[in-house]
Amino acid sequence: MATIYEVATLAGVSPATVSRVMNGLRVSPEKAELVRSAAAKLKFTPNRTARTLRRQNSEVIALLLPDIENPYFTSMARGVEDAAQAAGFSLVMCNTDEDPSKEARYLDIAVSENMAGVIIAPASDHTELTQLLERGRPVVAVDRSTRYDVDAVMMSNRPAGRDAAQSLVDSGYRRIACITGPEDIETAMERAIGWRTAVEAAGGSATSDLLRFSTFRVDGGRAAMEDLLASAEPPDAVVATNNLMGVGALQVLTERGLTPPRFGVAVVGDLPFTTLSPAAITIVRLPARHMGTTAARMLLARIEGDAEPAHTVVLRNEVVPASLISGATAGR
Amino acid sequence: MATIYEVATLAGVSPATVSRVMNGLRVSPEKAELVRSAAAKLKFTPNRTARTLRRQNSEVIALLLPDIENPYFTSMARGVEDAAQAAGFSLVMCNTDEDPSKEARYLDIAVSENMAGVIIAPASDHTELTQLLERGRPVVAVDRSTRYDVDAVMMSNRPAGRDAAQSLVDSGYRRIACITGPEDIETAMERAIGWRTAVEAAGGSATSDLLRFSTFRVDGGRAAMEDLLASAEPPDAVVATNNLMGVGALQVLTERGLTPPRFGVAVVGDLPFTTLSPAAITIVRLPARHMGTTAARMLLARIEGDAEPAHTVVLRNEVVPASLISGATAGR
DNA sequence: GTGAAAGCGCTAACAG
DNA sequence: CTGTTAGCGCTTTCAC
Repeated sequence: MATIYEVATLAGVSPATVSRVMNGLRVSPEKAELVRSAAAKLKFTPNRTARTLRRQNSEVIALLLPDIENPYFTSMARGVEDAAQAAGFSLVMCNTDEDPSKEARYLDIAVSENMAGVIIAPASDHTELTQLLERGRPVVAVDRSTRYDVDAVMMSNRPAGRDAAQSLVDSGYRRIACITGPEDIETAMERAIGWRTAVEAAGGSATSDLLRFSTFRVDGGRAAMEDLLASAEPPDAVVATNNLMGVGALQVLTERGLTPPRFGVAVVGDLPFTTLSPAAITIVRLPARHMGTTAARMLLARIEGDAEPAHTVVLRNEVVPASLISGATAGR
Repeated sequence: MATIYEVATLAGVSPATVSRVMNGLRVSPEKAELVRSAAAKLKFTPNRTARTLRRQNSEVIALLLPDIENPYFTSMARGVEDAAQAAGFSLVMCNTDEDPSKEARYLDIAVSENMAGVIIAPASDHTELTQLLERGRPVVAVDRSTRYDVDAVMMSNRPAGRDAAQSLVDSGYRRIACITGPEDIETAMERAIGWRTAVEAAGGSATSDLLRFSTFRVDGGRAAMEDLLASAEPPDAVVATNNLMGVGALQVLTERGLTPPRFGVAVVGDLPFTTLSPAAITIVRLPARHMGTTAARMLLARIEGDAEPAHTVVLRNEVVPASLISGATAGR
């Protein structure tokens, strides 16, 4: 592992000159060439650890996600990555698994590795960002907000829940249930509130017997759906407030022959790998990838020194009503 | 950002003692307590960059994946993460996007960040691991092999392709096509060979007009399926050699009303987020998560100093024939 | 334009 | 058991 000193010796210059060449600072063309060929001969790769220690700043940004297995988040990750790469930053992803302690650990690493910035979908509303912020590291919250004054990119959660429920109302369903995520997760609550708003505005019932809290995963959706169907007065339609719960609910319904439109289904979030085609399902699309690129751009601007007051960007959802879905659009 | 020196001063000890306390080395209980409370007071977090520079070794391992949006790989990632966390290592994931240059960049980072080890599903068979290996960093290949003498964990690719095709043969299909990934990706070729073996053993035709190479993605599966259906003598069944291609193929078939079992479908890889239930599809399950934990354990052993000759573990697939699939099992 | 030298924060001999 | 000291490899004033 060649160091800058070995390159310097071989090139007959000082280490400082090697450093300058590696960083594109002004150096005489001859010496620059000398350095470059010496570096090539020694297969020299600058040691980022040393550089980071010296500069107090690395060129990698971290993305902390609560569930790496959820396509919603990986799609967002792609967005972040594209923007980061374009700006010369590398992206490392960490799975917090909705676990505040795992999350704290990764935040710690981000701090102590001097990472340039962090984009985080917080695992809880108690997420501790002080360390990062005190050290002047920019942070952008995605999907869920924090109690700090940092930039954020959110989905229009209430409208999304409302739109989902409204499309079911419009289709004539009478008892519209809602399956949502944990009560302490903002997106879960907000989308549920949207559901309630639409249902009540239509004169329907949005009482707690039609609302289920569960995990934001497939099994959570399954359990909640089964529970709803087993209730005294079962619903005739359901809003699932995230993609995976939607999948779980649909699985249960399909197993029981209650395929849409016999039973109304509206899902908040895309169903990227579904194989059902002209299905009678309403999808409220969430621009996850766009959320990623937006967040990355905001973070990069902060890294470049942008000192504007923090602001929150809310991304609008897009409704794809049941009738319009086709296999082709469900594909992407 | 407090340093070890400030903690030392506040505690009235030397920096070395602080370091010893932070690393669990033998220190008198009184001083240890002094240090601990000083550290707490200053909210001291050890600087990993400095530690890594000094130790020439960090406590994070890298996982390089060709497609972070593919559930097969994220499932593997979960496996790696579980094992890594259990051993006190943190995991950072990088998306190489099947792009050798992106991959090279992340490998470079792994080297120059002194990461403890790397698990990689190589983007190409020309992936350059020399730098890592020269520095003594352990590497484990997953899913695809490399031209280096490193540990590896593979799926039983030919058997998987063969089992998929065989199940279609057993169901009585006559013209069984195969949709597979890029020719330069090992898993794509191997599974296709497995398909050919089974089809030919059954006296069928496995000529190139029944074989399509495409990307290992949903759109790749769609394109290939459409192409096959448009051919002069269309097949009556198809083997998709990965999960996403399977989804794409199923979408096209569903759109055209050719739902299984009217058209035979066998997919290599799980369909985690599918909503079709008692579907007549054969799934050849690939233990992705298990692959992840196995690879992580092998890597960790190397990090601990294991110097055995490199070896390759091949994980056996599991066939779930069409008739047995139900919504319940498709769920997980 | 270029070199010498001082550190970034930590760990690991080496003494004591 | 504990302090002193010398770097890990790089960047960056500060002189020349």
